[in-house]
Amino acid sequence: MSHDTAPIPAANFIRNIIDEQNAAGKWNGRVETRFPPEPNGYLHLGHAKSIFLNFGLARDYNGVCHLRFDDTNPEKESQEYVDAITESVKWLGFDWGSHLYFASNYFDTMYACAEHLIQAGHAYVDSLSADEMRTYRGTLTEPGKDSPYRNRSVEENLAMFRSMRAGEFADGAHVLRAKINMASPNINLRDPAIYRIKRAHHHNTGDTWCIYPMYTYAHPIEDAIEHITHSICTLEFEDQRPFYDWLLGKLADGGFFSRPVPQQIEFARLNLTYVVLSKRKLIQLVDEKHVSGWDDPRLPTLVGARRRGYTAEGFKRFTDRIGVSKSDGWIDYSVFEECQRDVLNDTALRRIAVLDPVKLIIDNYPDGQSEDCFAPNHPQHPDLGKRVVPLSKELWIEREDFEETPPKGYFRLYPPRLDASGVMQPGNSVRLRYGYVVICTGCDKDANGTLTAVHCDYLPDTKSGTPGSDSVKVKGNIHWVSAAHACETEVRLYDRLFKTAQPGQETGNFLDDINTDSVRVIRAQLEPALKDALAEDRFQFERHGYFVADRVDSKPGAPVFNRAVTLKDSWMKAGK
RNA sequence: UGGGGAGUCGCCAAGUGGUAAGGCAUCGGAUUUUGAUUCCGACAUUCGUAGGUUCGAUCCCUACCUCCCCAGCCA
Repeated sequence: MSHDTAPIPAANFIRNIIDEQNAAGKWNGRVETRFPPEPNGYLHLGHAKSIFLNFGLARDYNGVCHLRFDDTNPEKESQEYVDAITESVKWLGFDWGSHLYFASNYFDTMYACAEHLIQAGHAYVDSLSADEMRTYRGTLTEPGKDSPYRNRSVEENLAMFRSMRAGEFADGAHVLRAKINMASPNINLRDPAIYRIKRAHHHNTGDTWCIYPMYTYAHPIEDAIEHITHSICTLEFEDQRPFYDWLLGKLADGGFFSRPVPQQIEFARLNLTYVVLSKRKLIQLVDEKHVSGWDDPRLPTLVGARRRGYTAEGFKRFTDRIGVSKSDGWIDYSVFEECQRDVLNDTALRRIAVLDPVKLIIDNYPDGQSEDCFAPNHPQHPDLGKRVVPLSKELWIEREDFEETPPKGYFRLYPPRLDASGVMQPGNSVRLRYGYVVICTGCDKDANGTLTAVHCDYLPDTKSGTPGSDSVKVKGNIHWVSAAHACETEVRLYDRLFKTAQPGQETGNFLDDINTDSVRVIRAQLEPALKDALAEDRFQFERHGYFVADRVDSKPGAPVFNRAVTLKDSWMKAGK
């Protein structure tokens, strides 16, 4: 695991529960959790919170965390999702060892438990239609009524349930229900359905079964079979807990499981601004081709995040930062980005890339000459060494590093100009990072008035790394690449997929808030060292942000870069 | 207004009878060959509201307010 060096985690209510139980000896110090996705879609940032919670608890308490596929509804599930989920959890840095499980492998036990429930008078076969069942269930304010089939004999229930399993009834003809209380103020206790007839091919059990257990019923049993101590889920399952306890209580009474049985604990799911995390919406974005696929770098899926260049370590930092509680709030997407910056800043090698190139011509530099400059791979880690960047007469610089009429406070390149009293002042001086100080002398424009080149002179005694090179003080430092040595490649500049914090909140349709400018594909001029970048290599492009060589489209010697996140920019931010 | 949850700084989040941790953001200032990073400093007399109990309440009691979840043969 790559997160072993974690500091002592902050207190949260779940840790408090565990600590108290440990003190009381409830589980003999054992902590066993599970991450139980349904393989019906790709994992996203919300799942990451749950993954770090469950695996993190196991790690910190010397326990284990299972990866369990909750595959009780064959219609929606597939092996494709199983594979993608498995890979994403690994990518986040977690190892479940031998604890990989499928709920569908417990179908026999679940079935046996159901027969026991019938025999003990705690379950019955109901023959109401789905519509009728809804009517009988009552409403939030009115109690439900007993189904006319509620008092079938044990013998009849058992026979019918066995016939259900044997495939003697049509889909939907009957369901098995827990017999609890149709008048319960908690609707989940009004005889919930626990088995339905459904002829569907299951990715794991094939056509062995034509009846499948419901989540409500299956999940507690899965937990009990695996000796889970703390079954952690999100808040919307809170009302389900009484049934969880009821079921496991009955099954423990029946000798199926020993006490203490697993305990369900609920926490607040992640709400993140500027993204959608609902499976339905994610599927829609993919199906309707608003994005290129599940791994589109703009998607909050884990596969998308990976392609985007985000790091697993950044996810850890994020989950640590947002904490765990029962109050549901909104986390701003910038918090996530900041966490990614934190780790990328520390780990990414620095490189130079000019994203919006314009020529800078050093008029007093000899034609045809070039020389080596040396740039540190990381300013805070000198041990990472330096690389060579060649300099010559014609360079590429950023278009925005020159302003013919600079705004107040601008300290990059601008040409000579008249001051307030009509006196001609020289152009501005800046340092070419790792090279010379240059002074701006003018610029060329085409017939449309578009800038085509910037001119300057260099100061030969100011080369970085030479004695006295810093005798000339300048405020601005701009990056550059030698035009003759540059390598041109595709770079994708990603922005948020949605332009509002809570997509769809205003109009009711999240698609209305899609940012139509969420990706810009450009040709950039990169320093030569970048040509050999390998897929998934991450760099800081100086003064721009963090970029990754796309793991799908990069070829040896021909990387394609994705921007993960920009650098903070207090100049732009000040509205300049 | 049936049931279940939650309300502590702009955003997260500890604390739960002894007088409000921390992080993020923000704002100052220092360092800086990234307008980045780093550093240093500031940042809740107040804990949804109103009462009550107490020497003392964010913490206990009462009432109220706001928000979230539940009426799938989904998970």
